[in-house]
Amino acid sequence: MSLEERLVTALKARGKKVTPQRRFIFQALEKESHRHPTAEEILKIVRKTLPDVSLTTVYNTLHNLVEMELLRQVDLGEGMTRFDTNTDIHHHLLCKRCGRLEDIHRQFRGVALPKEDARGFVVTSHQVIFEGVCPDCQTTTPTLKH
Amino acid sequence: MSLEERLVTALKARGKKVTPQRRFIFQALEKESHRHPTAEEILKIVRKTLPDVSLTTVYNTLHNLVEMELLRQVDLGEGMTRFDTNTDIHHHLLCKRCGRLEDIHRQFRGVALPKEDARGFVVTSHQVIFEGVCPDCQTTTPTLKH
DNA sequence: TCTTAATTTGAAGCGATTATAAATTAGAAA
DNA sequence: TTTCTAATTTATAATCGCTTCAAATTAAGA
Repeated sequence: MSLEERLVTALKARGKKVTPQRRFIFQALEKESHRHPTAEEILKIVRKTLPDVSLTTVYNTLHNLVEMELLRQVDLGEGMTRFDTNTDIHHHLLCKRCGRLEDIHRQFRGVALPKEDARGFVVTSHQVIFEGVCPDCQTTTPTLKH
Repeated sequence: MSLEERLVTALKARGKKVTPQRRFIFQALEKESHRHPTAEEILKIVRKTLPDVSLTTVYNTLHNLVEMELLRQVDLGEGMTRFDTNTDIHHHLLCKRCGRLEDIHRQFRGVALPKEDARGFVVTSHQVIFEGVCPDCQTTTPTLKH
């Protein structure tokens, strides 16, 4: 089942409407997912096709998609939220100079919280964030973006 | 050397002034560090002693301390930055219901990025974030705070 | 004490996101 | 098909965490 079909299925299953806005937002997400776009970036792309979409609709749709588990939210303390259609478990590699973000599709053995460290928490997931400097930023003067 | 002394030393070493604001902000951080307070929380505490401190000063001081490596910034995508006087390498355990945050003082062997996954990045650090539900929130109805 | 650069302060500003309320529309029912 | 209505979209305003700015204050060396 294609992602687009999964969208329609998920929407109908919840009695939600299949609107052009939702279709195009989802398409943009799919196409740009590897770059982990922000809401603003998605808005810009969708407006090429639907010039009047509002930012509010983009946010609403993004939240819907997260709720329906077709989209994953990626928060790395950059000041904005990024989105990723890849909802499989994976980790991240962040360039602390330019913000470039890469997926790491690899399981790390040994990353489990021993009971004596868990303080009674029920641990449901974990995420590893690697930080460093990407190839581009290694060759340029450190002009920090954040 | 106590933390307070380390503060004074670090300030003097850089020709910075030892102001009451800086002292009290640092004291508040020390006392509250285990809870990983936010700037607003620190403001509230310091105002009990210095009713006229400004939020700007709190932010300034917080940034100074991070720069001087007496404080660590913790960004977990909650929408605000938290602070931690424990600057040793450690990981985190976050309650996704109430935001309670615990330090994990444990090294996870096997968390290293193989060259073929690094895409040419120079990796300088990594952080593991465990997510789950804390003991308190396990017994109460899921009323999400964020 | 005097001097001055560092610091503090309140106010204004900013970027990301959310709330609100009126207008529009998808899609079920007639 | 047309009608109806709840869901959706939109523009606008508001909020939140944080930063910038310029004027007033102050730590600390001479």
